[in-house]
Amino acid sequence: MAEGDRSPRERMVFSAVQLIRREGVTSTSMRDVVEHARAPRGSLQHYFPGGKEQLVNEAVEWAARFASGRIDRFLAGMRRPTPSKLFSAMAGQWVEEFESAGFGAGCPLAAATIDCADSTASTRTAIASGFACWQRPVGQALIGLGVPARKAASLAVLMISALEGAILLARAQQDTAPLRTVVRELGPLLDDSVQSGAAVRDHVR
Amino acid sequence: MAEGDRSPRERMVFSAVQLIRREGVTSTSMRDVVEHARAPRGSLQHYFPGGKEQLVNEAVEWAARFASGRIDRFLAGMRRPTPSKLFSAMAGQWVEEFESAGFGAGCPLAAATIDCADSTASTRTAIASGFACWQRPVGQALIGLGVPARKAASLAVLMISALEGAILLARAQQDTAPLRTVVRELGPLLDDSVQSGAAVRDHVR
DNA sequence: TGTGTTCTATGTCAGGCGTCATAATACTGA
DNA sequence: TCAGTATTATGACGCCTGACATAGAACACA
Repeated sequence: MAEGDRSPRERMVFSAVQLIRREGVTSTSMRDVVEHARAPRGSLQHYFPGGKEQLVNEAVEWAARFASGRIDRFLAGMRRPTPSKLFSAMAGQWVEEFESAGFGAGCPLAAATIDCADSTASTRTAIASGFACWQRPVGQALIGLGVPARKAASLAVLMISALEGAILLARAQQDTAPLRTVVRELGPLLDDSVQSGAAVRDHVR
Repeated sequence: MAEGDRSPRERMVFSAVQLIRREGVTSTSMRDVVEHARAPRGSLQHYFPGGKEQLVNEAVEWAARFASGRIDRFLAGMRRPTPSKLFSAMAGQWVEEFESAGFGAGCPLAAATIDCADSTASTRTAIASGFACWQRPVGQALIGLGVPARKAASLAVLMISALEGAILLARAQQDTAPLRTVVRELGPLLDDSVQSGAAVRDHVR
């Protein structure tokens, strides 16, 4: 999260992410971004000739890459990774942030979806790519943990859906309980999917 | 959904919900609401002296009551209700809307959370009450279907979280697949929770 | 019929927005 | 040193927003 050595352009994209997370896309003005990034205002039209739309799209892509990159880091930090532990780590990141920094900021992809899905086609496309870019490593991780390939993609969608929804609930009621709840309730389901085919048949009988 | 016999005031709240669902709170202007509701502009300050904040808060409350009221209607329309069927109905409502009306509109509670959670305290409170008002009948329904009371509230949170997240994903990628996926993957978990204590012990061994 | 209240109509205001135009400055390579 | 490019600085424009002021119309009720 060091920011001293980033270029003004990078800082502006990063600042856009931060502001969008808090206030949404529409309430985040170009001037706010410039000020938050301590960047020169004239650089806006220079680096983002496509205007706010371009800046927002790049912020979405940045956020998606960030979320996607965290997945492998979560796995690398575990001695005995399991699907439920991965999900717990994903949600835990949000619990930590909410507890240490408050409930002001949510997921930038969610914010962009709410504010742009129906108005800005290019942004909607960027968000779709972003979610896909996030879902891919989750699914791959599940496969690596023993989840059948057929099931992995579906469980990745479930994990991301539950996480996004829990983030919304947590922010609304300013309580991390929803995040803990979905982790607790979903954990067994995720780990059960690791069972071999024979075990699954035994369970179903 | 008939609207011919509603008062201008009701129409304005309803229109606010519709517009917030599509563009978010910030992009929805008072003038847009008035025009959409075919209501006189002067009525705004008359019925909503609290300004936009009041209008948005009432829209949130309206939407929450609507979502909460649908739960009982879903149950009433089933001959052999189960938790998974209830969840399927909740998600199915969104699948139908997306397929018939496109992916333009999402959940107004989610939109209000994104746009107002960090900026407008009274709206955030209204959203929190709204989610609670929605979660309550879901939990009660689960209890009525045989889910242990201890577990019902947690599963209600999980259902709403997964649904909200799936709505986001569906809008972003303009595909109802995420909704179908969470229903398919979560269904067994929900119905398993109906099992009696003995059956649960057998399963765990 | 009169009178007070509820509702509607319309104009105005200050402020913020994204975008553009224009110019000054900094940097790079010959 | 010089030219050409990259970057920054600053002002302006038209538009939209929420809020307000003021007056008029519609209505209920005595």
